[in-house]
Amino acid sequence: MPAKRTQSHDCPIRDVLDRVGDAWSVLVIKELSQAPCRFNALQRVIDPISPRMLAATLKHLERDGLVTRHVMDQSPPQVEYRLTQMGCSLHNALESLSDWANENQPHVRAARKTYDLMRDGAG
Amino acid sequence: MPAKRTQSHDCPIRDVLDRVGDAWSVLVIKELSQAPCRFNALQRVIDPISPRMLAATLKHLERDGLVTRHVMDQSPPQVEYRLTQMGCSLHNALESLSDWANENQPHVRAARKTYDLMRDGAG
DNA sequence: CTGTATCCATGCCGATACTG
DNA sequence: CAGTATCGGCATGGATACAG
Repeated sequence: MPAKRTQSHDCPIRDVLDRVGDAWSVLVIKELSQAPCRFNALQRVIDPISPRMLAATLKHLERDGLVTRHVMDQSPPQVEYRLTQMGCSLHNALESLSDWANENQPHVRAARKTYDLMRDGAG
Repeated sequence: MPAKRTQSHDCPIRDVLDRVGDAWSVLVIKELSQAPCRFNALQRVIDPISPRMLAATLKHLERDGLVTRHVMDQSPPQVEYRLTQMGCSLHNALESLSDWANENQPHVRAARKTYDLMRDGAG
């Protein structure tokens, strides 16, 4: 269950990607980086995520020490998730990727357009 | 074929991850960042990658303008793949992730161990 | 509210064989 | 050498119902 994926290839980047390369992890991290958040709130914000996947993602992140789970016993029950310091640092590291994306998205789009036209037009 | 995945959530990081979050892309990028390389050579280095996946990955990266494909006509035919400038810049951006991984891998491992013990021991 | 258990469709990807 | 076409197993993950 811990996720298997590529292993081998002692590439550290791949190691991170095995952790946050899935569809939802970074969205959760991004959200929690702004403020602690409860389960339902997360589900609403991230939107089309199913409870199953949100629970799995949070568990995964918690296991890796990136988020912590705080149960405030009261009724109705509330559970708050927070980014750990390490989670914060990961979020920071992801920022540079974010920056890259913001800078290069137009170029990538343009490249795709060209590529698709070539492929479409000239077989 | 362009890859669908998460879309929505105008998160730029997710956009990059849709591009390089798969198992092989970063390995190819990493390899090409050191030197241009031919198809077969790539396959040998990255090892357990099938021709199918390598071709798909390269095509994907080429489409996004991250690598270029150079055919040197001679026999036997040779095709060389190179990282574009944009590909290089992406590789640089990935470095910070790599750094993060190197710094935090021990902590992550420790966190996992603890988590698994808790879960195993105390149900 | 905070999850978990079950079922099932989808699609990814490895293996393989084949083409130019 | 540099790929493409086809097939099939298997994991991923959505929908849903339900439990504490």
